[in-house]
Amino acid sequence: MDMDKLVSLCKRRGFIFPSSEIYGGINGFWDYGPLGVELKRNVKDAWWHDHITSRDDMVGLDCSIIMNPKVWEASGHLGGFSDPMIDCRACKGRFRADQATAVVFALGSADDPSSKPRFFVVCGIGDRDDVLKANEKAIEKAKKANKGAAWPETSETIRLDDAAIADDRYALVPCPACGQAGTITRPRSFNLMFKTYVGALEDDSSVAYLRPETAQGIFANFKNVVDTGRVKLPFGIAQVGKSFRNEINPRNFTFRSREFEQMEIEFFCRPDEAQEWYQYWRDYRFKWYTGLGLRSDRLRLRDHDSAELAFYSTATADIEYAFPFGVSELEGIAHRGDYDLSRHQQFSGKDLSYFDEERKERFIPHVIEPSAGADRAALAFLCEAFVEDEVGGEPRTVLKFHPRLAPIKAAVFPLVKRDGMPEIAQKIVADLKRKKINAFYDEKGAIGRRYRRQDEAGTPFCVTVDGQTLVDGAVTIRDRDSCEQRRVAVDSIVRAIDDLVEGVETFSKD
RNA sequence: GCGGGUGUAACUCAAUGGUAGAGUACCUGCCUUCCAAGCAGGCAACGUGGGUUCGAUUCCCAUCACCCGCUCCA
Repeated sequence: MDMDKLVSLCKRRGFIFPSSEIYGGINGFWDYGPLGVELKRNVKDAWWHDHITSRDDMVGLDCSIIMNPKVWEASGHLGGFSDPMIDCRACKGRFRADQATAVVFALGSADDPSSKPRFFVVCGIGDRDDVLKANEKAIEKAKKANKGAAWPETSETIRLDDAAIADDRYALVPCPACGQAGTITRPRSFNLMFKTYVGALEDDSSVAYLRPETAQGIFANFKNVVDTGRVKLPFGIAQVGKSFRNEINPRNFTFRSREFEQMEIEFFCRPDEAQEWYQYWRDYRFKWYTGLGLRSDRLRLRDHDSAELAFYSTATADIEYAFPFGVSELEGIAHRGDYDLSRHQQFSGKDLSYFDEERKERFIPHVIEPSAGADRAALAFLCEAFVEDEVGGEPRTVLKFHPRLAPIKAAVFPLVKRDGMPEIAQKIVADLKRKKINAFYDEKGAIGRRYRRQDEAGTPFCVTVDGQTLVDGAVTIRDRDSCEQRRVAVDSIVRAIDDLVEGVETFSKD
């Protein structure tokens, strides 16, 4: 499938527009149009229903986007992800400046103070000893090349995040990866969290951040939820909401956006049951996607190996989807142990332990975190739904959404604009809407054209009022995927559409 | 962030150093037909900012956005 065609369709039909397009857009931000907002809402509603409303071990939460900045200290986002980075212009490597060490030997300046000082510099990842060891051979070689002059007794150790290093010496620092000198940039900060100021005064004490994930709001409210006495382990807290990350390089349509929406669960349980729950959520989340139409052969459940695992996690799996631009992550399910609650307990000074009445034990619950991207899910459903096929020898573009996700569930047409057909059709639309079924009325142009328009919008069912309706009180329902039709009494049309959308009935069986 | 490419109407494209054409879509009529193209009319564009030039959509520079590759992705 061609991503360009999907992007074009999304724009043309009003699913997704570039943000602030009339001003030239803004990198990494996207808007959902009239159809897109319905699709995305359906994704979120389906998720909420399937994980909160229909279960008795889950509760919801909606917390603020801006929180006390200490939350991000505790979570590790503030310390770990605003580090200055260094890029190598030659090998394109990127390194954390605080992990790169340079050792500077001042040559030839001891004996003859009048001569221009020369320096020999080695650089690597790690501390001074690591760097010296890694560069043993280069240093030996330099010593030999330095014959005649005394090799300095002392050398200067510099962390590359120390801005004090002079330009002339910095230019001698070799790249920690490729070893080429003069190719690395000065440390640059990559603040992946959006910073803002709370209150009118912009000073250091008012700095705050837009949340980079919804999860921490759940941990921060863990005690509140437990204290209100409505939950007992094991249970989960779920939240849907916007998050913000200053991605270095947004790419692939809405896939990597700087403002995005997450659907996150923190499922709390006893430590000895955590592994079991991890398996449970891994499977449950995978099935959720296939249940809404993603083909299982385009989905992958990939376990992280030990190198990829975060240090606090004992197991993490990604649910990946084969997007046209590559296999990419839809969701991560992480076994996070008691890391988050322990950290917040430590940083807040509040007791976040849980007392298990049954076992008479007090402990910090372990947590399984299924963290999904609403925009990524919507994009995957769009990619999956996009089909170009043929109807009666004519090509057509159709979005084969699962009926639960389709922005419009049914379109209703009068076959022709006369003899009372529009009135009957409009009444059907009103009846459907009264039942909270999103319906659309269209009387313009040829009937075939109207069907195709709805195909592109992904509408699963079209209802047509024709001349015979006036006689027999029946209308036709047309199925988007098969283009087949069958007749249904006007009186039972709302029920019929509802059953089809809810999956109580399928179209082909009568 | 680096390298390469692209930028003309809502969409897909065309032409041009002398202020731009088409198809689709959309709107208004007529037609009344169950799988997109019947007739007539209409709306509508050179991403942004500089520069060269008598004159720039065209050439140059910058910038922004998008695409591809690398990098990054807690």
